[in-house]
Amino acid sequence: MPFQSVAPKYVYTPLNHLKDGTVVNLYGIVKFFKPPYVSKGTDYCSVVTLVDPSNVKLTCTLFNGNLDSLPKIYKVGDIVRFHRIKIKEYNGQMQGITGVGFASLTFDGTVGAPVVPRSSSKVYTFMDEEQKTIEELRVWAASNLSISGPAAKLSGVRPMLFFDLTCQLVGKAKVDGSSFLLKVWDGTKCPYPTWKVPVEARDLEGEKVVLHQLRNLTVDVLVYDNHVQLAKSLKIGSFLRIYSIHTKQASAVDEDVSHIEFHLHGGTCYGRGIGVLPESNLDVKELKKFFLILDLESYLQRCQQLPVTVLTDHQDLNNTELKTILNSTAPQQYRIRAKLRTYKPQKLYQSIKLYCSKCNSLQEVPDGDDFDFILQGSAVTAPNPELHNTSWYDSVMWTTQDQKQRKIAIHFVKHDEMLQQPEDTLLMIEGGTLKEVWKLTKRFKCVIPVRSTEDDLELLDPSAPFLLQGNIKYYGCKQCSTPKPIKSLSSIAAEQRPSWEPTEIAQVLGIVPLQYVFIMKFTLVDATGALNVYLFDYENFFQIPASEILTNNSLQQKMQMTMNMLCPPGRKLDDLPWLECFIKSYNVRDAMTHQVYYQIFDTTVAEGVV
DNA sequence: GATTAGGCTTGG
Repeated sequence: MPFQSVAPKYVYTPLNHLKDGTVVNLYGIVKFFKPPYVSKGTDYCSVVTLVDPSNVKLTCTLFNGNLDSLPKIYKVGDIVRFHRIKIKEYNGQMQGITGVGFASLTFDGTVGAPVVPRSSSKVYTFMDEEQKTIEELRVWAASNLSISGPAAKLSGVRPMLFFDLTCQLVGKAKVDGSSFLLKVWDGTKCPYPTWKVPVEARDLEGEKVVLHQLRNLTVDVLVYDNHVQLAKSLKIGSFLRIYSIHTKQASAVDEDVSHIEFHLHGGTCYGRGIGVLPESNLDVKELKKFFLILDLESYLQRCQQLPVTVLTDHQDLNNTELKTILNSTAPQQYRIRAKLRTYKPQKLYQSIKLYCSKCNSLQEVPDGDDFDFILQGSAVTAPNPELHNTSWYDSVMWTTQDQKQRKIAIHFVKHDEMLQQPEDTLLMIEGGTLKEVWKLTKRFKCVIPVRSTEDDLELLDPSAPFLLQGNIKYYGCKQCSTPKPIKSLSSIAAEQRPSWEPTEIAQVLGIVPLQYVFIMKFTLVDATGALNVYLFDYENFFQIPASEILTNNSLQQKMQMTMNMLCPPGRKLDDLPWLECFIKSYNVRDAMTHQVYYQIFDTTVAEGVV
């Protein structure tokens, strides 16, 4: 009889036909996976959830003492072929588990990509028929599944997210028993200041020259617990995908260095883990291509040269050296390119002031105690019942139960003779405490603290806010305001759709409102000299409204981070970034003195470097 | 030869 080589004919079971206690062959598209990690037993473990055109899911728990014998899955959407997988019922659901003779092939799930199997065994069958199956599954997945993994480049990271990072390992170091440091890069620059984990120089593994050269492009990833063992075994220079990295924003505002931290927390939730990518991987090829064309010297220089602030206008102007500006008469306007050597105030919340655009005066933002004191003082005057329930507001009054027997009145302003929804309502309060006023601002659109006179309600002391909206207290200028009777408000209440804009409320009440501004002094330097320049900004420069910064922690952190980008702490002048600014000079004269001042205009913080 | 894990984020 002539020798015949017959490839075994495999039968593949759709995921909706799986039965407890069987051993089957199957195809599936990866919907979720945990890259192989060291289990608590003797093997590596990988958990893989598949789906197929029957729309049934199957979670498989795969074990093997040999890393290479587990499926080489790199991303959600990959397609796998499993041979001889055991099906068991667990918690009322079918579950796949490795058994004797388990073998797998993995394919890229992209429609049109070459169909190249990644095998977990040396010998396998793969023919035209299988090729066709893969292509059909790709097409089905493309139109029936939404697979967009959380990938990101370092240039695109934001604080507080989880994402998968494809990168190259540049350095590694032990930190302590439960954590390990990986220094990685992906060729792009993280726009935020990043955390540098302190380690002993002798513990840091990696090419010294490369580590130094890439010092501003690498980020420190701290991996914990179960990931430490695998991290230790990684080879410098290898390409990695770190799954579900967490970008954490350093929380302490008063810390002088706020930054982004990269953590790979312990455990394997959400597929947290580290995978080594082979050189043949498409994403790796992409990265290597990018690294190759990257002329590192000039690239690093360019990163250094790109300004961290940019002009919003006057692009056509040429730069002027600081020395020239210092030797010129005012007023004039200039475009400059300089470095921020230092700035004041260093405590950023101190940069917030109140500004009157009518009399040009500046003042400190009063603190809560001042307001509390004024409220206490006004609570002495009892609400006048004759002023309650008018044509344009409804009133309620009660007396507190404590021994103070304080009388509180709230007047709800009506619209069209009707009360509005709380979130649209303006109310006036008499006799409330600071805490009570704050509580009301949470529920109602506007709160105006008032007190009774004989014939109308009136605003409190001019140093108290005339209006509270959301988190913001609005103040009026003492010099410029001439308060009008409260009943002037009824004209807004009668409008078709009262918007309760603070400026409009101020106007009818005869108040000239103060505006929240950032005032800072920048000391800018270039090769020719140094110049003190004022920043006076409502929100254009930082892209943060000055009015919100005092009551918003995360905005304060954002501002601190921005300042750290413009003027990174602890750097030499050479390593400071460039700022591109538009400034104008102006004269300030009085009887005795004449001085030239400089102010930043039409300049904003750049979106991100690179 | 059994065990491992059996998806579902944030502490350091």
